[in-house]
Amino acid sequence: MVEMAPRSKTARRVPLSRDRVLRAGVALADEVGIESLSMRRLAQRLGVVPMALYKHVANKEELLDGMVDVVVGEVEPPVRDADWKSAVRQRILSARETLLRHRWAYRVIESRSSPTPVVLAYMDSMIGMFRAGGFSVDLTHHVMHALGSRMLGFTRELFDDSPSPGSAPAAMPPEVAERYPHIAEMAMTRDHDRASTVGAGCDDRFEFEFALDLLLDGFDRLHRQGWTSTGH
Amino acid sequence: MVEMAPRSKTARRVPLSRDRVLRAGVALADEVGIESLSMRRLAQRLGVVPMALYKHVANKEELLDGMVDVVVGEVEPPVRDADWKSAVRQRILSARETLLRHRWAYRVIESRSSPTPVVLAYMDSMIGMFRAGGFSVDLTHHVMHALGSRMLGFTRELFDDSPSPGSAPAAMPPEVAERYPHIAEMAMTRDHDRASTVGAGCDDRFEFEFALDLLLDGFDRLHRQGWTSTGH
DNA sequence: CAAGCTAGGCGTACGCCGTACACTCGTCAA
DNA sequence: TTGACGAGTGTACGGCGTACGCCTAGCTTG
Repeated sequence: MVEMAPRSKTARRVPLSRDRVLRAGVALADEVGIESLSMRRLAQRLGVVPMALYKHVANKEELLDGMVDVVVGEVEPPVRDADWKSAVRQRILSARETLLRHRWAYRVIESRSSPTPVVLAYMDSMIGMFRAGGFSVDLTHHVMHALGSRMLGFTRELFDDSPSPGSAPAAMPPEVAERYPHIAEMAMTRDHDRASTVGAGCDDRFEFEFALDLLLDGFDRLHRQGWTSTGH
Repeated sequence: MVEMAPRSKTARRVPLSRDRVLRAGVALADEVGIESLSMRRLAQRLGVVPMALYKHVANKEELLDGMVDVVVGEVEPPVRDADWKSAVRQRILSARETLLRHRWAYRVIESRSSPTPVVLAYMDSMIGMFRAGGFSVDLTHHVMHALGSRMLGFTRELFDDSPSPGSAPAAMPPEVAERYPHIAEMAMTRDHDRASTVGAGCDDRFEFEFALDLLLDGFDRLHRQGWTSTGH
């Protein structure tokens, strides 16, 4: 909002800069969602004409790349003096916190076809944590693949769970329950439990940690038994 | 191509139908990529004016939903008379094959905010496979979350690996290797091995199965020891 | 202080996109 | 014969990313 003041002729205007453009992009995406972020709208927010942005970013792609860098830069650095497992775990959960603050970010990260230097550095440091924990290069390689996007704190849940935004959980109509009996069973059981549980529906954080720990424990087991891809 | 023939006045034109529109959409996306699929282009391919499509799909969103349904419909049904683990494994690998034939599909699936009936049915049957294997409703629920998009045959690899399309693997320049030492180490090791390995770089299928089996084995272990979320 | 360079912001314009809305026209039932 | 109906058409609108050229404030340099 403060950006939009139609600056008077006397007041020196704050000059644009790549950094200011990127941060404004992040803020705007946080507010209105990534699908409503357009060069024109961002320019308007900065009190500037659309083409002015192109002096600071080459095009929209580069804007998005830069915005991802800003977000990834917010992830906490690895904790020191911890075993690999808790260090990795902690960092990934920090990444998750960050991505929860910028809910559009995972979509943008997914849509990029090659990583930016900031993301490369993040991955490099993540690899380093496994190597420092004694993992072989080979095992680390597969481990990184297995983590996939989870290493940045998100998983594709296939669909955002939110059944209907705003409305109550809304009991499943009988004809739907009939067509998808197993989903219905699961939904009913979840609703049952909810009386004795805090929060509604699924606990996203619990699910995330459930899968993460399953993987980390698996890595641990392979590592301890000296797994190699050649030695079956 | 055959669609574009400027049909003569005598030849009866093949009427459009929702199914024909969806299949043409899938074919066009296969050919030119999802980002180049526009209503106008699809209409042109079908030898029809853009607005004609709107008699068969409500809007572009619904077109994409329908295209996903066509693709998911190509996944093989579960094999019969197999233990849960190999049945699930086989089905997921079949889904993977399908998604490899339609490389744009996972992006579209990810971008949808709520599942179509076809996808719901797929998920329902997947849940059924775990239930038939003796999994509790509760464990199955977490298991489904842990699988996430992997249940449809894809994982977010963060970035498509292809280092530079077309060109040779291109040795990493020294200044890059210096900045990302762990990535460099991994890349070098991989290149070493390649002489004694079929295929180039990473074996995507191997990586996919590595992570999938790690999860399935984890599920198996939890199941056999009677895991419950309450009983820690 | 004058001359001229430069970089940042401006204005216009182009070709795409999705799609609202009103139309034509062939088919078929009554 | 007529009337309704539904598939395909034509036009138009507002939004998008961005190429290209211009303007001008402020700095460098003699």
